[in-house]
Amino acid sequence: MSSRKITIEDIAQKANVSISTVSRVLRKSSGVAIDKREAVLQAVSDLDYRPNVFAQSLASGQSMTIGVVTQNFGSPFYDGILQGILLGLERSDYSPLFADGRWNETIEQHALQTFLDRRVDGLIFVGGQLPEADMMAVAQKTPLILVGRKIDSLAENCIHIDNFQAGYNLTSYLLDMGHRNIAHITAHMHYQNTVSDVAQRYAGYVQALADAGIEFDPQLVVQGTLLQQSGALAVEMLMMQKRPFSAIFAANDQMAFGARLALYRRGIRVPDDVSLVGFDDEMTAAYTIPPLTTVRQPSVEMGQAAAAALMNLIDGQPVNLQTFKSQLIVRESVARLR
Amino acid sequence: MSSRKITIEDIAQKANVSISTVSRVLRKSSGVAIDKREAVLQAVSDLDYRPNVFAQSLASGQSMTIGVVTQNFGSPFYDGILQGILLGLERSDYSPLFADGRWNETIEQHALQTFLDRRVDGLIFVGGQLPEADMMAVAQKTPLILVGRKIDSLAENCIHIDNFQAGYNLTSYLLDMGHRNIAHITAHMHYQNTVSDVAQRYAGYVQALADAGIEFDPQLVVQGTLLQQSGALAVEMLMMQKRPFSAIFAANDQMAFGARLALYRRGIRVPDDVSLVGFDDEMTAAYTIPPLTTVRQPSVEMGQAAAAALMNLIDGQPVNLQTFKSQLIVRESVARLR
DNA sequence: CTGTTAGCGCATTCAT
DNA sequence: ATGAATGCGCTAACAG
Repeated sequence: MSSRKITIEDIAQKANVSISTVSRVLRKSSGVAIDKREAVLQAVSDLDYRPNVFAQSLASGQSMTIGVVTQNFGSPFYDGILQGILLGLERSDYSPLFADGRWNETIEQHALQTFLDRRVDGLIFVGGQLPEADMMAVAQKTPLILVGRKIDSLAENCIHIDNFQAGYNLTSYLLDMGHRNIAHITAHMHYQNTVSDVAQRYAGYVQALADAGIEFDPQLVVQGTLLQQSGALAVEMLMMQKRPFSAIFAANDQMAFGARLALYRRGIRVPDDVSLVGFDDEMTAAYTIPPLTTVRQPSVEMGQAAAAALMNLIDGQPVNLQTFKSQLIVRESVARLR
Repeated sequence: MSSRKITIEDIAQKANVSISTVSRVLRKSSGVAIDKREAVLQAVSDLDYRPNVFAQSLASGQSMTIGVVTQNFGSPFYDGILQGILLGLERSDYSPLFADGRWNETIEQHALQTFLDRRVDGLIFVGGQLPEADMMAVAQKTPLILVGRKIDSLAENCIHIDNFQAGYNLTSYLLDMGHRNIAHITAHMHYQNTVSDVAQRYAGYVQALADAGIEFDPQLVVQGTLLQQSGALAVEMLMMQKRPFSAIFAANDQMAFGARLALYRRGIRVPDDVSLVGFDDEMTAAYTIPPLTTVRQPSVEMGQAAAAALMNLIDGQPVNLQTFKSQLIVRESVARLR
């Protein structure tokens, strides 16, 4: 076997050119005589040359990496986004570094610092808790995109759907199906100054009721934690209050699944006795019993858009983020009320 | 604002030492006079110095990164592993690079090449399709750990559970519950030379039947694709054959969910008419109707172990991989047959 | 268009 | 124990 790593110099020698010429053709930069270019390329392939990224980075100041901070690996919606990011980056020369903030500000901060230390060329936050001020400071120094979180002062760097509209539409659908007493399972309404997604869904719910001339009843709104278990507890809470309802709008599928189980335990049939809708269209939503009516966020597409936008940002090009449209997925968990 | 990046030289100057001394205390290497050490540390914190990783890497040859090749972001089991890897790496100085092979050998190969080009200090494959020979070649050059895939010639680098045993136990449980006609939904049995996880579960199923003195009936075994939809199709196939059965063992939860839906559509009750078990204990398994009996693989722990093992490998220490034990999770989807 | 040269910031011998 | 010197491999002015 050969031993010494082959460098740009070996290529230069073999191709009878200077190292800068080699560097030029490799960097696809300005004009190089076609014959020399080919000689270089030939040598590169002959010697199976691999540029040393360390040296490249040191000399250029670019790491060709981007940092991705996620919050909960394993959540379908966020995973979809990650998938999209990976996809969007695949054809580029950037590689993603990952960290999981686990919805813990300290951990998230640490992850951010790590990425900054590694001189990532850009950052994508998928969700997140860091204070608005911190994010702005970061954005000042490093290209930054936020997915699944909206910060007003960074609006141009945020990718999201219109959660208010989605909540409104979902509630309207239930109203159309004849439901008048619609319970809502929501979750913590805000991190820091940021209004959370679920808060906006809640607002849409409230508005839809108002527009339908239905009086809002706070007894029908209970707060969970986005986890399945909390959906079950929420149902228990609703039952305890003895305030009748014919439909439940859970702010995410997970809680809807939990709610479904609690109803099942009490012998309440879905959708015969109570209709149920969720939010996110997780993979399993189509395979629960009964299949769940929900809202799909185009998470993969959003992730891809995030990657694309970030690369534009890095290149100093305009970003122009579209708002993504959510889609109502009608399945069998809702019955028409006569 | 200040402008120029501060370097090790600034520290040296401020602390009245040479750059090599600074480097020494930062690298925690051999003896440095305690007072000088403190002066350096002081200067570092005063100036908020951040080492330039590019220069470090170029000089040391280490990237302090590890490459993680996954296959399907969004699958609960694999995500658990990724979570574990992230966790295990969190306290180290290594940062993970991610790529998604999407069960496509070409893409996987490309991801591998990218990581190699980036001079990762180690690699973790979560699943994977690459030929055994390729993997061995890689292992020769770069520390390598495989999770969720077993390659005989690389046995010492593989982390997995005993899928045969798990399949055996699960089947035995059904037998104990009085079932004699147990259908099995499996999936493609092997990539390349490697026997897949599901194949081993299948082997466990076969053996358990044999040990119970029950004749194996190939009609009761159908092959899916690990996706939910295929579980539903598998049930259709079973029904078509009119070969009666009282229980279904699906090789993973996803297919079990699909099967569940198909049964529901036909008005077949679970577990009253047919018992159902899955494999993986996905998050939602506990919240389906009825909650699903399944097998839990300690995915997070396996991921952590992978990270730990890899770091040992990198340090040239012995790896000593334990085999992880799976756990039977009994829930309500199985009825006792009288 | 092309070659020469000077760093990029740090780790690491090698002396002292 | 510590400082000086060398080089890691490449990019980017700078000349020609």
